[in-house]
Amino acid sequence: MTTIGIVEDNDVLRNSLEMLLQNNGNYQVVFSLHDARTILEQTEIHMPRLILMDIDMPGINGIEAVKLVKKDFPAVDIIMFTVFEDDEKIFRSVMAGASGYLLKKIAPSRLLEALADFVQGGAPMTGSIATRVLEMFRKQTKQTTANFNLSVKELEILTALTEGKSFKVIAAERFLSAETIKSHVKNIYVKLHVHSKSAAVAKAFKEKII
Amino acid sequence: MTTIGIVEDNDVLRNSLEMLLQNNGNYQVVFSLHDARTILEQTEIHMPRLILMDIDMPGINGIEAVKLVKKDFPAVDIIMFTVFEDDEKIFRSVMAGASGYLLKKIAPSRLLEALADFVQGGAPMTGSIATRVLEMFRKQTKQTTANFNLSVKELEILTALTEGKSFKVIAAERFLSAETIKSHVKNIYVKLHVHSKSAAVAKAFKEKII
DNA sequence: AATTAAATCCCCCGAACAGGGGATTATCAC
DNA sequence: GTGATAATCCCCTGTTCGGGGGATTTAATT
Repeated sequence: MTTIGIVEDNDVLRNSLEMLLQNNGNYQVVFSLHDARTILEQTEIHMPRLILMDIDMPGINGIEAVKLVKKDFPAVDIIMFTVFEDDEKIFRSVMAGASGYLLKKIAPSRLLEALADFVQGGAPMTGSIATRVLEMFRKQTKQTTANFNLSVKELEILTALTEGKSFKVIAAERFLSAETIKSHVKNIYVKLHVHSKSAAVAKAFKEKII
Repeated sequence: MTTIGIVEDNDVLRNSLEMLLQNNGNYQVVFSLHDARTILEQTEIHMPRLILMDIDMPGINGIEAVKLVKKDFPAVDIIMFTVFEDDEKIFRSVMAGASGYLLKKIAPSRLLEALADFVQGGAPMTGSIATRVLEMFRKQTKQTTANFNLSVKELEILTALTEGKSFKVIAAERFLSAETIKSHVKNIYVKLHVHSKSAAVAKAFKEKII
């Protein structure tokens, strides 16, 4: 028996969900809320295995509710159940700590399948959501293509610059003259097309060179 | 009819896959390769809708093969089909451009389901893979908690610094005296516990303030 | 009414940096 | 063996920065 909580402001949908889950026999609905105001109390009392959470609700919205619950009860898993399939909502839900993301247009049988899958240790999400997550992941983690032909030594020095060190300090660390570091830095500037330490550091981060 | 290519070095498995897909009636296997050496030629000739790609293969490995195909034929979708479920392999596959990631331990019927789901526009992945992707996504995108109590103006100026601008330029841009900018920057240094432009810029990026 | 904080500006001084010019040595490619 | 490149160092000059003092105005908080 998997204990489950529901938070959904649409009464008709909430009751349907409750019936669907209860009748399935594998779930016990331990709370069923119209809004998220009492979510912390209810979670503390019933400690459900998972919570089905709507996003658009009066009062506290679903994403805020996820943050609240995850902060106090990180073991409770939350699955978003919503009509929104825009990247922004998905992104913020995942960041808030949601373990899954299902669209309301899902067929009841598929919903039960997805939940069963989740209890087995997987993240439930429709294919279209998974695609979006993959794409966001890809974008967020874009690697640099150009390395600006920096030599090994230049890269080391650039890294030292990103640690906020002065030429003098960098020179002392590797037993070189400050003038040597200065020469290297000049070359770095040419290669990166910048004209100052801070600009070089900024470019190093923006282009993910370091 | 969905055209599909298979790249898998295990002959028994490859033949089984071929039979499974052909017998289903919805797929036409247009090529079935033991390794990825001729993948570009085969893809060019047959232009399959999707490719099922093993990772561990003699010669070119599956992830490299994904990069090759995606570079020349970005429209062809590739689904990894592998025994590996470590984060590293998943991560590199997604980055290479794979549209899905299925584990070989999947049941044949589920495989057909996942592929059907994919053709409908979704990413096929088992729940456990989806969980991993979500977690990696969360980690990669960790936000900063502390904002170091920077005021709005200070944040603006810090952002300008990350563009490599000098005090003079920043001042000119907003019709202020360079001394004003200097004062603000002094305060920024105190709040960030740094003592130079480049260190401030570095901290701004590292702490994801900007 | 008094206090605080933010934003604006000013001066001084020494240190650090930017850009320009060099020089030498060593290694590697052609 | 000539040329190119990387790495090491030097000098000079002017600019920018960093840290230390200030000051005034405005808005908000108490």
